[in-house]
Amino acid sequence: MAKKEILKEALAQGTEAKIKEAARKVFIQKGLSGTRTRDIAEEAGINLALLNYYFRSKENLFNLVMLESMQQFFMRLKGLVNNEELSLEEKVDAIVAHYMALMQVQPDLPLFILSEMRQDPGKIVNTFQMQKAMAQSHFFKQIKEQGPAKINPIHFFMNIIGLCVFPFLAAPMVKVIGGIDNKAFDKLMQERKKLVSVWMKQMLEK
Amino acid sequence: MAKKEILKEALAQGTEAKIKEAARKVFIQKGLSGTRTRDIAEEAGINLALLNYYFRSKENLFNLVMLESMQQFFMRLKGLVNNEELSLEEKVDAIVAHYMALMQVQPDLPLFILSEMRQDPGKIVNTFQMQKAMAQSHFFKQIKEQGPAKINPIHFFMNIIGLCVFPFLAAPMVKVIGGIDNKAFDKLMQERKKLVSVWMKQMLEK
DNA sequence: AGTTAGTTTAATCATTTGATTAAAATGGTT
DNA sequence: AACCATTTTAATCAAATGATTAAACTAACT
Repeated sequence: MAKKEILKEALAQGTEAKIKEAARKVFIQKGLSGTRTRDIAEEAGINLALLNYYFRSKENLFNLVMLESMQQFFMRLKGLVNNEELSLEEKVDAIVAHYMALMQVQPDLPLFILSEMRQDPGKIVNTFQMQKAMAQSHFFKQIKEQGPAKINPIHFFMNIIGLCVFPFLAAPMVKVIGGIDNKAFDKLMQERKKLVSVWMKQMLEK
Repeated sequence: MAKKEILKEALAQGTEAKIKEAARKVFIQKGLSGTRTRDIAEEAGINLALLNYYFRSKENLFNLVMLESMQQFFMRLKGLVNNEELSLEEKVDAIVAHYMALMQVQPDLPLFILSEMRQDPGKIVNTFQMQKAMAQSHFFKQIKEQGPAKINPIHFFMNIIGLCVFPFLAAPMVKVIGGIDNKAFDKLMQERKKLVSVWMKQMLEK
């Protein structure tokens, strides 16, 4: 019996994962209300009913995708801001490096998260106790201990995430306004990695 | 006959404007796919059919709202970046002041624009010939003429808009993570006005 | 080979939703 | 008051969409 269970799951995981992957792709691209379950089924190459067989409902599947997206976006941050081995400058570099790398792989993750968060504020972020993790973080302590600049840690935090993430939120706009194609945009983001670190450190000086 | 036309429009403008206002509110809050025409009708306090009587279709109405939103977001910028009376520092101050003030009135305008722009990239922004307006702007010239920093004008542009706008894009997240309420958030944004100007000027030095 | 648990499909349902239609209401003009 | 163009409404349509059902299929175990 146990064997049977295992085998069943081995088979199921194939399509189950395939559906979830398709769902992630479509949801992140079109959002909850813009996504039709048939889109996901087609993207996964399966029948519509299978989606409901594995995940019971569209909302259910969406919640899974959203949870994993939030984790992907915040998980690493939690570790970085509480790493007491790193100086403030090193943390800045690490956070910038992490988010710029993440954006290279998942450029439309932040717009997805921010869009859907507006519809259902609060409920989502709380899951990870981000409030405590950030407010009491080593990172925030270090910023407060900083020289005469005395920048509010919340401003500093918004700036570091914003400078990394905003260009990807606004990518279509930036490409049109800047008159550049995808390749030039990528190059721009490459050189930006170092720049954000520099700018953030300037905010601490003076 | 002419009188009749005027009176008819006077009457119509009342409800027509009422519908458009309701549409703006609902569309900006829920996006195109998240909005039902019945939501708009209810918000406007009118019958569903009236919406189609005045605007023919949901898409039509949406396009109007989107056009006006884009204008609201970009119109003023065009004048500011090409004002040859202003020094670079003064332009920075003016742009920051303008966008921070705009965000105070329309905090969820940028998320609306960026979300919907992803679904239909290019088509929208081109309308205003933003590419030419920006690339050949006095603003960009001034940045290029700047000292040894030689910051890419596109980076500088992304930064000034991003630093102003990102906190409002991420407002729900910021409130939760920062553990602050709406009032404290507003206060944070008040003090941010001056700070963004300072940070932007630091990017030009050195 | 037959049985059984688990998986997949085609067909269908019920609701939602954008849009239309025909009738009623409104208000100015004659 | 009767008439007319415009506006507004209630009722309805057709398509889209999330979900369910019953039947067909698959593969392990006997």
